Amino acid sequence: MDTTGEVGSFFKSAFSVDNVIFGFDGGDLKVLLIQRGQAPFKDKWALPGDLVYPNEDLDTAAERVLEQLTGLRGVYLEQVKTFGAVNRHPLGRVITVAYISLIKISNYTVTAASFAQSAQWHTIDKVGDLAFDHNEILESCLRRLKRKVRTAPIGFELLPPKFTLTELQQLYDSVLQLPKRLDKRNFRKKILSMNLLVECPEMQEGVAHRPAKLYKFDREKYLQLMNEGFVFDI
Amino acid sequence: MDTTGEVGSFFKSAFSVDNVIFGFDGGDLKVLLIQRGQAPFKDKWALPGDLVYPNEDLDTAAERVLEQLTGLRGVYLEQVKTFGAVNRHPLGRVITVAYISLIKISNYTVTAASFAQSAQWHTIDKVGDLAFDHNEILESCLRRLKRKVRTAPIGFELLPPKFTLTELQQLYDSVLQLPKRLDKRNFRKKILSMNLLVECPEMQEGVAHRPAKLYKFDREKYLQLMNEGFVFDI
DNA sequence: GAACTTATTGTTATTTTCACACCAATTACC
DNA sequence: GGTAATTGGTGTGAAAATAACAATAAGTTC
Repeated sequence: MDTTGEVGSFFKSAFSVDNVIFGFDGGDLKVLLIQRGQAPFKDKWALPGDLVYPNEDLDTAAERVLEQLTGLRGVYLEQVKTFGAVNRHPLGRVITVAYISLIKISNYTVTAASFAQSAQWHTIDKVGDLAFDHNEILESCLRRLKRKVRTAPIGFELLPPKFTLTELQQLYDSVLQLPKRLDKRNFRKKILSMNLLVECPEMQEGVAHRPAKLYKFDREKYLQLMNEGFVFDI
Repeated sequence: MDTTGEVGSFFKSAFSVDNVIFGFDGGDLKVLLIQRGQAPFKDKWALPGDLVYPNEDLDTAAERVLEQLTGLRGVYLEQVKTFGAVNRHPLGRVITVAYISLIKISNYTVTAASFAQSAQWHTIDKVGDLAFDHNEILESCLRRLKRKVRTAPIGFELLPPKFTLTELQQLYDSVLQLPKRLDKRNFRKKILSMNLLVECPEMQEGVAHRPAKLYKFDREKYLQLMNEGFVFDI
């Protein structure tokens, strides 16, 4: 959220959106943060966000924030929770609607946005003190992600279109952070038995060991199964 | 939501809370609606709600709306989703934060609030056309309730402190509205095996058939089990 | 070709889920 | 006071899902 100046002088009350943008680099779950250039909380890391324009829907505002920062459109976006403590913003009454977005980290390039030079991926469990109530917002969104990734096929949003089963499992392991990692054989059996993955003809390349099969997520198939009452569950 | 007059004259943008108050009368899941006295949507049924005061937290506003209407305090309240379509309110830009509350219907008395004479319980699947986007809000909250009632022990909030297993099952049946009712024997086995219910010494009274045992929900026990990693699931 | 690294695959025991029917206790009515 | 009516309460077996577990295969590097 970056509301310096406007708040207090223009709105009696205002609403903003804040965007928890998740990415996965093959090892860790990451969140995209920006470093604030002005007071309040100058130099602190914060969630990207903005005031909602007078003629803008909430979802549209969240899409805009995401696109301005990453250049990406049409990505997964989900409203999570609204934060409205009276004093959460030092310059006035601003309630903020928190969104999760899930992007393929390789699609993101630092050069996409005007303020992108101050944006940076942070490993999820190494995020320090954030501006405003953004630590609380991040917590909420992470909890939501942990639940949702098990009950809807949204993990694929964080992976490239073609991925190996090991990559998929690593994704689940780093999102869920369970005391024990998932069992490799059981995980493969379960995910393949859903018939939501299609095998690609080509194989993984550029690795110094046996290359793995590549798979794609079959969204058509998922929608079809949904209609028949299928419930995704890992 | 009842914002006539203030909107447009006072706020450039405003936020409100709307409260989906659920109750259960032994047969059907119900929602408490009020009939609007003024334009817009005069005479239409609507969710109870109000603008959030400048120095009021969102949760506090939801509690206030609930208390003004029902006289009840300290009941279950959960934020669900925020609705912010540009034209959702005909008199100005108002985004609204939707809450669920669960109350014991027998605790509610029509006389509790000033505008209570226009409030009435409606069976959930006989709710007609509501004011604003309140049908959409109700849908969202009902979906949330259906999910949450299976994964957290919140069903008890809708029942009197002492209840029979049949009453509990009827509650689940009417909330979930599954194609088939739950199996009596399996339901009882499952709920009792959680060890969250304690048997009361007295029995059901005033029924023209074999009286059932009464049970209470043991909240202490639940919190203790939670800490040990127990997950409520029906 | 030997060492190294990751990919791939199946079995068994345990637990959970699901389907299913009869006797018990009380009231209402004759 | 007996009989009908109503709901309360209980157990078992089959099927499915879960969980625990290790050896071989296919590449790369040196």
